[in-house]
Amino acid sequence: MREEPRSGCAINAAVEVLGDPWTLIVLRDVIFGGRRHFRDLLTRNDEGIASNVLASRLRKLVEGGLLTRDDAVRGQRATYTLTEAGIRTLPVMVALGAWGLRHRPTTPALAVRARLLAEGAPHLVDELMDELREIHLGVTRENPKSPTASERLRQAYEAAITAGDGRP
Amino acid sequence: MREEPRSGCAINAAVEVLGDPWTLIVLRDVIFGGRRHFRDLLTRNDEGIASNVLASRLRKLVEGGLLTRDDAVRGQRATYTLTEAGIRTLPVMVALGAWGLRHRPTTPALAVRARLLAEGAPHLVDELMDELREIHLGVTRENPKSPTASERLRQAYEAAITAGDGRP
DNA sequence: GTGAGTGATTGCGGATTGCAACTGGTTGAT
DNA sequence: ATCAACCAGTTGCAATCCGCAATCACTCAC
Repeated sequence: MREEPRSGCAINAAVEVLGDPWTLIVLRDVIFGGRRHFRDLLTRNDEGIASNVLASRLRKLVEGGLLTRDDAVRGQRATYTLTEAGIRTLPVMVALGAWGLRHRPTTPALAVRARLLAEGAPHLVDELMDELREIHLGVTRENPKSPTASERLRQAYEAAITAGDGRP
Repeated sequence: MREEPRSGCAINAAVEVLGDPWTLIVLRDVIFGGRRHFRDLLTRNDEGIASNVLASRLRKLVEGGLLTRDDAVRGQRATYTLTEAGIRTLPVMVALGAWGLRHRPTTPALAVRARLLAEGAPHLVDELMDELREIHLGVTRENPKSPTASERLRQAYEAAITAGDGRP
């Protein structure tokens, strides 16, 4: 299944892995949504991904070294875990979110996180990557201060939906 | 041709426009390669894009408001121009390039620009966006100091290929 | 008018997608 | 022990998309 890259360009290399309409969506749900299981990714997905597409994308992400999958037997809960390469797609997500926020119609509630990450970058992004490393790779954070990055994102999200928007 | 977004998520909104294996490649050639014409984009493309795919992507990019196309008659050189939305995909390109550089095999010469942009961000990125605004939108830069961002990128590229690599 | 150059479109076979139904296994309550 | 519920996918099918080569319609220089 190993194919030659179309060219030696770094952007092309990234596009060959991430450049399709579903891969980034699956990755987003793992990174921001905390989904780690097939059924979770399938049923709690806003865009309504099909099961065969999800299976195909998870396989490619594992092959590409962005996720790992534990060898759970069929019928048991297999868990997908982010690798360092997977965690490092976070800046790409943030850049995409910032662009979508500015140039496309978005739901206010869902846009809060994107706005926070876009405005708080790169500090918040680094903290969130450290947090993902702790969750997925078992690497303890250097500075485990009380409000984690994701906790601050969650609080901002809740504040936004109760306030009706979140835009001052 | 206007379709409902799959969800109100900002990342999804961006993925629906940029998330396919060719759109970002075309945009990359316009932004970094200075290509403005169909034939240019077709024949000077490293990945070997097909003419029907190029035509389809240019149409979608114009529909999506990332490019404009002058009303040149058939048979004349039609020129594609970046809009503000198109120019603002640059941070996405940089993030993708940085990821590809770190986690995929790349040609050293082609990787120089990616490395420079990744390490020099966000200062260099802002300057390059201003330069694109000048070229495509006719907006004169505030501070037209002698070595432009693209010129510095070009110099670094040439220095790299003559030195054999570019990595110190 | 001929030929080179322009921006595309068309037709073809094969691959990929989205959708729905289904498979084979485990878990947990009765 | 049985049965329903849950889990991770697989299969079949029609529709779409892809890469490839050929072709079209048009302009300009000579």
